[in-house]
Amino acid sequence: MPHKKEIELFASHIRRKNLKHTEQRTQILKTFLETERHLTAEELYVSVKRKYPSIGYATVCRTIKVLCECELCRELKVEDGVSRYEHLYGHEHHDHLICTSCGSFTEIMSPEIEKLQEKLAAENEFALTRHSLELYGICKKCNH
Amino acid sequence: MPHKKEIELFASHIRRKNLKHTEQRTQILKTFLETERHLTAEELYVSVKRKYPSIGYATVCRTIKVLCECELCRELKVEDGVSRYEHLYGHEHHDHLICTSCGSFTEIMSPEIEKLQEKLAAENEFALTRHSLELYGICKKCNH
DNA sequence: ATACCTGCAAATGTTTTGCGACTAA
DNA sequence: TTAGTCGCAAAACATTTGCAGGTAT
Repeated sequence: MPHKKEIELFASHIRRKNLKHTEQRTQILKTFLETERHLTAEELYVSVKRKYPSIGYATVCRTIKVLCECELCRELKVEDGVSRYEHLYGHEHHDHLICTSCGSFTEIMSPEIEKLQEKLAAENEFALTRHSLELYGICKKCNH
Repeated sequence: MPHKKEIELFASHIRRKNLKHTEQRTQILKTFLETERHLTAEELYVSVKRKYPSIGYATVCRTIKVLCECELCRELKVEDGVSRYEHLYGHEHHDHLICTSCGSFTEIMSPEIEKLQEKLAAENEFALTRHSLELYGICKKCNH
């Protein structure tokens, strides 16, 4: 059974928060886990709707919130103003290369940059809680 | 005369693009140049309206676009989804510390981080055009 | 039984656009 | 004269919310 841990995490969050285990939530979680990362709420909605046509967009948005609360999902805000959602559980922190031609997201990570960010924050006596780093440009594929 | 260069830059952009030199644009430019940085369109609108009550919000938004085109202004997209605008002319590239308590923006710059970003992009054969780095947390003042 | 949940439509909040009147060049 | 501009109201767009009916526990 794929995503066993994630499904258990979701179930225990549901229990802990006195929420209800509904077919809609199950379908949204399943589709989210099965799908490539960095999708928009709209994309997830369309995807779920294929298997569960009665689903409403609002339910998808509300369930994404629950997924974020239990740390299965992370919201990314990028420059087009549309939120994207990616898997968080079991994934190391990372930033992104975002191709402005094909819209692809590539995960990147630099421990040196992380350290330098902390140094900058410390120099400004700033209590860092999180950061957002995106590099925009043209990806390898689009550059042929 | 303050902001002489900026006003000339704006005027020459106006000429080059066959736009017109209107009182509204003059007022918006003036207020933008005189005001602390990182304001929203709404804040700039309110500010201009004080001296020029007939101004419309749409005109402010349209003029901000022109300011960005002639590189007097840079648009920042941050996590609250509201665009902020800052002075660009004569300002070195920088990133921001953003206080989630008081909303203040502090400019930061690290040549090492810039270099590492270029290195990351190169490693991924990614043609970097720009980036966005914001550090969120609590600023010195708010942390008393 | 009773919280909680759902889908829908309406509201929200920001930014953009269509339009008829107006104005700079 | 005429292309470009203005202010207004409406549209756009993603996301959120109110609500009445439905469902899990």
